[in-house]
Amino acid sequence: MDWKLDRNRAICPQLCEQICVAIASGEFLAGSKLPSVRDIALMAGVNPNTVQKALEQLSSQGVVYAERGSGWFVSSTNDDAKRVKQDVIFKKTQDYINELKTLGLELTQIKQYVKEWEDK
Amino acid sequence: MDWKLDRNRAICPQLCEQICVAIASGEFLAGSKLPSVRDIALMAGVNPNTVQKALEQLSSQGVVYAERGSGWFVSSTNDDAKRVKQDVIFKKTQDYINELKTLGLELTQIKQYVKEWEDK
DNA sequence: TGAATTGTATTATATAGATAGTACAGTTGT
DNA sequence: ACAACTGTACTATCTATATAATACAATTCA
Repeated sequence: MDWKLDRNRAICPQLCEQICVAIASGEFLAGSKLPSVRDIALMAGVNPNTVQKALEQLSSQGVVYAERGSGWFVSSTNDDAKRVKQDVIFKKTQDYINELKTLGLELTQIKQYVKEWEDK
Repeated sequence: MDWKLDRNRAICPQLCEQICVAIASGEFLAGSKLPSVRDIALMAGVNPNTVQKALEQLSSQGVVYAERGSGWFVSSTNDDAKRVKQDVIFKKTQDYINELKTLGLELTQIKQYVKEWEDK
């Protein structure tokens, strides 16, 4: 698990996203134990409080659950992780398209722009 | 000029974008005078300080210029406004694609996802 | 001339987000 | 039992952003 954090965006949702993706892809197996809050914080180079908050949010979405004193665990299936990941993709796309529309672009133009996109 | 502000994003860059787009599209004519800082603030429902900051940023990009005591004016051509608008579209697209890549998607998948997008 | 309008500057306040440090309580493993 | 780990809670601090309220200086205009 490598942590790619964009310091220009809020850290907490990025942690949620990346943990979620790792679970959805099977990198963190269903039912298995996650690294401790402090270890994740060390690896990701962020504050333990931020990790704790991210896990609590994922917990409220059914992706993980906590056992006090023992650790954080992936839920018995990764269905919720997959759903949350799809929701994130949907919302990012919706936000992106809406922002470009606010700049006066039509959906058709946006689609064309993305279609012609090449990595730079 | 109608101001569409998303309260979940920083106000200042949104003001920059919308003023820039209005200039690029000719809604604000090259060389003409903009509404006063206070009027824009009233219309957009934001703080005059935020408008001032946005105009100063656009000024540093050559889009507008100030005459103390007189007002803010659109530059003699809207070339800079058009350029800045294109830069904004480019950056938003780049950010969007990079964020989805961080979630493990390939450029091909992203293009396909956008291609199939329908407004909801 | 003088009032009104302009840009500009300053100080204070509020909020969200992240960090730092500490403490405590439950679990694990020797 | 005890040490070392867990999650959890709390307070404090820092930063960025936006707001609020003034104040002042330059221009405009009747």
